[in-house]
Amino acid sequence: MSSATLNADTLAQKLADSGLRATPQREVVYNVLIKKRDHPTADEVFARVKSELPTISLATVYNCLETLVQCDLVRAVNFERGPTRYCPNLRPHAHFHDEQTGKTHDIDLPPTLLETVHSVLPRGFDASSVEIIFRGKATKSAH
Amino acid sequence: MSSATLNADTLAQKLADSGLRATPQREVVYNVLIKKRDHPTADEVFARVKSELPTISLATVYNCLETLVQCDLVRAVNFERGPTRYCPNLRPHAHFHDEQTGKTHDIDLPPTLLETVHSVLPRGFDASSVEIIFRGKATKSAH
DNA sequence: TTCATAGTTTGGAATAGTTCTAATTATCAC
DNA sequence: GTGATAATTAGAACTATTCCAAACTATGAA
Repeated sequence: MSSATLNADTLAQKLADSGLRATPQREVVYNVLIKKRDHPTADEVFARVKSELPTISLATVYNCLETLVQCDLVRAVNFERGPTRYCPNLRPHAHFHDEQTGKTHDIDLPPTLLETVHSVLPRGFDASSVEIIFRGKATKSAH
Repeated sequence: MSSATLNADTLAQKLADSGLRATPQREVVYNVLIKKRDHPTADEVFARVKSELPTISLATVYNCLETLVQCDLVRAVNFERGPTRYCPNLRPHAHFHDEQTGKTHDIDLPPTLLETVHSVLPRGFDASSVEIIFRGKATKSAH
């Protein structure tokens, strides 16, 4: 089973779990995110999807992205004024925002870190998720 | 020396350090942030400032906020689509975003936590700052 | 004090990103 | 296939922010 098929199955499955349909638009949007994991904006996704579905509309791209976020297949990321970016990495990870290039890198997190971070919450705060964002510069060695 | 005077001096000083002037607009905008630390949007700041400076313009509020951020007197916070929020808390802290009420709480961080978090960065990533955002619900006990 | 200069404020226009709306099209269950 | 429901589409509308040019203000030099 190819990786594309696997993705499609995962997608169809997860959508079905939420009572939603696996449409060509949703599949192509999802595949675009999987294929190049550079945290694209909706506009960038739109541009990439168009080569496969030339008649898709920007509104549909927004709809699809929103749907994928709802199904927990994709994370929406906002760390500054400016467009929302989309990330198909579901493992626990932080984001490193390179201030020179504007690029965003995923930083995998050791399993204990999120626990450690959660443990600083005082009584009365019940967090369902935590997000960690670094800002700085990445040297060439950090690809 | 009153706290307001102290703030004004701090402000004037920090602005001067950057070669900028301490104008009434900047002072009022800053005092509004200090007075009610509920992470207001630019529009909310605008509304609050108007009662003291009725002729101030929204553009000036944006300018002042930007200036205060540049001088490290205020932090701009973005954790979701929607307007930037402003926070005059300069101590190291995380933000807890209550999904029920929409309110944002500051969570003070133990001194070691930021180090611990930084330590997960692989070689080649040099972070100048890190931001931590929790999402969840806060019970009434968490004021 | 007066002037020149640079810094600041202002209102409105312009822009960017996103959401909304109403009409059309596709899909699923029967 | 038919009807009900879901999804897509184009464009209008909207929100947040930035840009712009003009007016205003503070500051330092003469």
